[in-house]
Amino acid sequence: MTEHRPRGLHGQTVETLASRILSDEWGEGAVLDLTALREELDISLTALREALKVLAAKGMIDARQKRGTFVQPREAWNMLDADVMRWQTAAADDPGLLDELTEVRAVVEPAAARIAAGRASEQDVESLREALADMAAAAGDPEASVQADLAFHRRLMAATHNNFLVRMERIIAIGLAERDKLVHGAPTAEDPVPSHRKVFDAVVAGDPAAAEQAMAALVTKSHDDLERAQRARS
Amino acid sequence: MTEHRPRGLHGQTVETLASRILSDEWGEGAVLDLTALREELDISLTALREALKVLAAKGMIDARQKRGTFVQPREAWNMLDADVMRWQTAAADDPGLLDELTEVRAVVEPAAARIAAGRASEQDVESLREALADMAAAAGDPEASVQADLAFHRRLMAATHNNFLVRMERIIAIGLAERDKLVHGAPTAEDPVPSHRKVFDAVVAGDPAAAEQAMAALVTKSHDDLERAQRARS
DNA sequence: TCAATATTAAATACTAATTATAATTTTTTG
DNA sequence: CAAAAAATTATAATTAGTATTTAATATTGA
Repeated sequence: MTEHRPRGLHGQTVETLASRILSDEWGEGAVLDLTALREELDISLTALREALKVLAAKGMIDARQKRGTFVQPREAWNMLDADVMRWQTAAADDPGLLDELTEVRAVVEPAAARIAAGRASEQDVESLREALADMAAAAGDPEASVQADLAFHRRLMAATHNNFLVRMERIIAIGLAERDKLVHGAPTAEDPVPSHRKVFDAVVAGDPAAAEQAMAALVTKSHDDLERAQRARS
Repeated sequence: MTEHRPRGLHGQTVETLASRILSDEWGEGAVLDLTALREELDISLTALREALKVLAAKGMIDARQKRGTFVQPREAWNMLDADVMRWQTAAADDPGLLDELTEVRAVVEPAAARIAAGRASEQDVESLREALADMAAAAGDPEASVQADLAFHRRLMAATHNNFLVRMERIIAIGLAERDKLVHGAPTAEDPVPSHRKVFDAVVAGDPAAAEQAMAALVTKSHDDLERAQRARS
C-alpha cells in the first residue's frame, strides 16, 4: 500500500464509476482502461473488478476477455433497477426522464389502486389508514409530508400483493421524490389529505373503479404540479 | 490449484448460487458459509465474492461486515431484473408467479399500446409491420411463431419511446414465453395474426383508444389460454 | 497468391495468502 | 452495575502471480 488515508467503503467505488458513466465522460461503447482506472481511484484491481461486476449485473457495462470492458448502450441498462434510476435522476440534466417516470406512474398507479381495492387485507387497510393519519399530522412539515406521501403510495402498491407491482414502488417513489424536490415550496402546497382519502375510501369500500379513478386524478394533479414548477423555473 | 479440470466460466457460479436461493435450500435469512461454499464449488474466495456481489446488486443477498452474508427476503429482490425473473420462472413450481406476470401484462401492455398509438414513428410502424409479416409467415412453425409474437410485443413497447416501458418488455417477454411453453401444442392454436393486426391498425391510425382496447383483448385472450392450459394439466 | 493453421500478444478471469476494517462480544475497571 | 476497553470474528480489500480466452499476426502448404 502507498498511503494510509481512509478510503471508500462499501459501494463507494460503484457510485464513482456509475457517475462517470452517467456523465458524458464515458459514452456508449467507451472502453475502460482497468489498470489506469485502478491507479487513479487508488484501489486494488480486485475491488475494481467487483465494482464493475455490480455495474455489469445492472447491464451498464460488459466485460469480455480480450475485447475489454466497455460501456453498454442505454437500451441495455436495467432502467427498472432502483440504483440505476437513482444515479440517473441524480445526474439528470434530463427533464425528459421525469416526464417518463410520470408517464409510468400514470399507467401503473391507477391500475394498482384498482387491484388493491379488490384484494387489500385488513392489515393493508390499517397500514394505509396510518399513512393517511401521518400525512394529516405532517401538515406544515415538508420533510414529514413527503415521507408520509411516499409511505401511502408504497403501502398501496404492497396491497396489490403482486410482487412485480410491489417492486415498481421504487420507481414510483423516485418519481414522487423528484417531483417533491421541484415543487417544494411552491405556492400550491394545498392539503394532500382529501385526494388521498378518496383513494383510501375506495379501497376500503372495495370499489375498484372508484379507486382507479381517484388515483388517476391524483397522478394527473401531480403531473400538473410538476409542469407548473418546470414552467416557473424557465 | 488442486485440479486442472475445466471449471465454470462467466456467470456459471452466479447461476448456481441463484438456483440454490430459489430452491428451499437457502431460505430467507439463511447465512452463507463462504469458506465452506468456496470449497464445495471449488472456486476461489474472490470468484465467489464476485458472484455474491452480483446477487447483492440484484437485492437477493446482503453482505455486511461481521454479521455475515445472508439471503434477503423476497420483498427485497429486484423482481424487475431480467435475470432474477428468469431464475424464478426456471425454478418455478409456483404457478402464482405466472398469474402475477399476466396481471402486470394486463396493466402495462394496453397502456403501452395507447401511448404508442400517439407516438410511434414511421420506423416503429415499419418494424411492427415486419413483425406481423413474420408472424403470418411462421404459421405452423411453433418456434418461429413464438419469436414473431415476442418481436411484435417488444417493438410495440419500443414505440412508446419511454425508457422504462421499453425495459418492461423483458418482463412481458418472459410472461409470454412461459405462457407459450404451457399452451404449446394445445388444441386452441388459432391464427394470432388478426388479433395482433387490430393493434397494429390502431397504432397506424393513431387511435389510442382502439389500440388500448385491442391490446387489452389480446392480453385477456392470452390469460384465458393460460387458464385453460393450467386446468387441462390438473 | 491465397487460405488454413500455428504463434504471439493482450486483456480479463482466477487463485491464494495476507492485511485491514468494522461490528459484536467479552472483559476489565471505576 | 455500567461504561469503557480489548479481544474476537467475519467480511472487505490488497497484492502478486497464474490461467484462459481471443484477436491479430506470422507461417506454411497448396
